[in-house]
Amino acid sequence: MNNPKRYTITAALPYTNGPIHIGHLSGVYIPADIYARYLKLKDKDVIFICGSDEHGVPIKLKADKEGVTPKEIVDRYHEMIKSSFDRFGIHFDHYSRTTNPTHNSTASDFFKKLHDKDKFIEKETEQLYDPEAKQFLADRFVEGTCPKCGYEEAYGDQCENCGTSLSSQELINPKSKISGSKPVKKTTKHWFLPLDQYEDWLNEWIIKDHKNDWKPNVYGQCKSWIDEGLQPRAVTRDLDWGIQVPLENAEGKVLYVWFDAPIGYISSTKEWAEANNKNWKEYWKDEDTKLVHFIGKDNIVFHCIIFPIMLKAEGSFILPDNVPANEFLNLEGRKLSTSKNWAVWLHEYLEEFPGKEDVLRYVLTANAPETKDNDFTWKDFQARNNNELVAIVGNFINRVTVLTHKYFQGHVPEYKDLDEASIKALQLLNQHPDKIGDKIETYKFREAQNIWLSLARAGNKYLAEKEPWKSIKTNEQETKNTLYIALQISAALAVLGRPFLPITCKKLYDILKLDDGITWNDITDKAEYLPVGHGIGQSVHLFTKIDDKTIQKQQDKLFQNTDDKERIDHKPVKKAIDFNDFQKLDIRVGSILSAKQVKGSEKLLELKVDMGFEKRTIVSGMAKHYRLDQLPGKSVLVVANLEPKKIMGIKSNGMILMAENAEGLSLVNVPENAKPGDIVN
RNA sequence: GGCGUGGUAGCUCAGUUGGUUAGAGCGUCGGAUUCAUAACCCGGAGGUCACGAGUUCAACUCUCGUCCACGCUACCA
Repeated sequence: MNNPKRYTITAALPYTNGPIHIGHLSGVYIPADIYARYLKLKDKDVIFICGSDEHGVPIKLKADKEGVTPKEIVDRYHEMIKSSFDRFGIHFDHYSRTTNPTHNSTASDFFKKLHDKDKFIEKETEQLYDPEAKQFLADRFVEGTCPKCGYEEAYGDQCENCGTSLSSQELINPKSKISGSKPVKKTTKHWFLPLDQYEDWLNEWIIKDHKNDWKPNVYGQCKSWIDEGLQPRAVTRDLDWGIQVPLENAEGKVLYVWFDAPIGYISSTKEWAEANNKNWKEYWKDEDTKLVHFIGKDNIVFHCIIFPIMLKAEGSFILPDNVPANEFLNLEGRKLSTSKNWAVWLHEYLEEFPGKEDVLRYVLTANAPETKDNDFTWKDFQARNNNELVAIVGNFINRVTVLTHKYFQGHVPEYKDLDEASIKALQLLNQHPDKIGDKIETYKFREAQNIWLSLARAGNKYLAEKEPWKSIKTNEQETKNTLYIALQISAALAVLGRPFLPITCKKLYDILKLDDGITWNDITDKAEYLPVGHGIGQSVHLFTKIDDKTIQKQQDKLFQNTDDKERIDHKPVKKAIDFNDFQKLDIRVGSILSAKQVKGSEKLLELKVDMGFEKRTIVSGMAKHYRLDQLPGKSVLVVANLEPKKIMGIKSNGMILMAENAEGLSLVNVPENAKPGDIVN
């Protein structure tokens, strides 16, 4: 869309079950913030909207696990996320949350309107139901044995052990994670959005109309979905955490989190409009408004297919003009993982690198996963800080300010009869606003930032060619000309860098004593930003070097975190033994003849075991895991040469091998054809 | 398995509708310089453009196949 009257920019609502990490920042929030800041510097009418996404099953699960209410969970992370964005310089016009009343009514009304317009299909389906907790179970609330690999703690939607995706109905021995009881099948009614009815429209709107202006990864993914054929999708769930379905006979049903979340953009806008005396409808219903969603690639289907269908079905809303989704960021060669704690967390970075907010912004933009997955490494972070921010940008500014103070008492010198190199430098400078702006407007943020850096490079080169420290001895006017130009370049860097490095550029404005009102358009219109005679402030280093020790510390921390996590999962292997030690063991197959409880003991059973060559009495601590009647006839592995020992007054001759995990003990399986007395080695 | 995106110098990435010796930054090696946070500036080396076929006068660019990474999706004997 060319020359829109206003812009509505949204950034994916962070899901409030954890803090923000660098992946979120580089994929979504930094590009969105750059885009919004840029447009504001161009004096456009822009709102930048976000908020916390606080409903859905994972939050409910986490709350249950911690024994607190979902509200406590979302309050915790909402505050944390909001304040770290704030400190980091992601500047939303409004940051809301989906548990706010405005959102509740907005989402509820939206659903109702679609219902009234007959846009849904009502369908009854069979779902697993927990009779004890009296509620339907979302897939992730069900646990059981994976039919593929036999892993006993597979979730209803996916087995974490072998990775296959499942439906909760396929699980063997399903168990409710709420009450532990065995779920039963029960029918339940839900509302479906018939996505398939919009295929023709999507073909027109995306496949045809956005072939050239959407990013290949986004367009390709949409095409893939549409070509595969869309299915009606349930937009309600049986759950007690979310927005109530606003209909009769819908108790215990809420809007599916993916239905209510994008509506959060709208309700957040409403709150902003109310607080600022604006009309929210202009930002969502006026054809001259450009709507842009910044998201990660995991959200493409919702923002390009489902939400637009919702908006289309509702009828009065505009559609997104673009959805510049990014790919994923890796960390030191591995995928980011919250559960493995393989991440750089924003709130920790802010604590550990005070005053270096912009460094992270810069590096994440320079290395943003715009066209493919990318890798963040601490070494690269250090290199970009030291070689680009410190050496190119900071150094240039410092050179110019120091020279200006040294030769001209901190005032912008007057210029006369500029030579060719100086005129060229001015021309180059004047091209930069448009060059950078064009890249930002086409969502090429890394390139835009790089062009900005190249201006500082050009500045350094210009100084090297003009050598004002030499000319001052022979030709003062030449030195004046040179520093006049160099100062204009410095000012341009301050203005043009604002979308990328807002905190640093504020500092630079202060150093140059630039008027805060000087923005993007001023640079295009006139060549002079710092007039002759203008006094500048003292030089301050904009950036400082980051040493190897600091980087090493971060790398160590990362590996330390993962190690801790793995140590919980796996007990360390015991000290190595030699083969002779192993050979001393005599393990035999035995068969349990009878079992009885040891008097006065909860755990111990007294077993009679047929060893083939003799019958033995063995005391074993399996009473809590096996019933007495399960045991006779079972084959077991016995350490046959273990020194006999009296336990609770009974002489135990040997030990039965069992596997142990968090769930308890289980007998080691013995093949059916093994006979009592067989030797195991 | 199907679909999508990507696979270009040691590293991170550009490469416009197929057209002369494939580009940038970092790193590396050499030079120059001192205003500057040993920073800046100049120059050199470094690539069978994942692999294999094909179309073409000409292919990094188009077609087909293979391999790898990531994502989406489906699980049938």
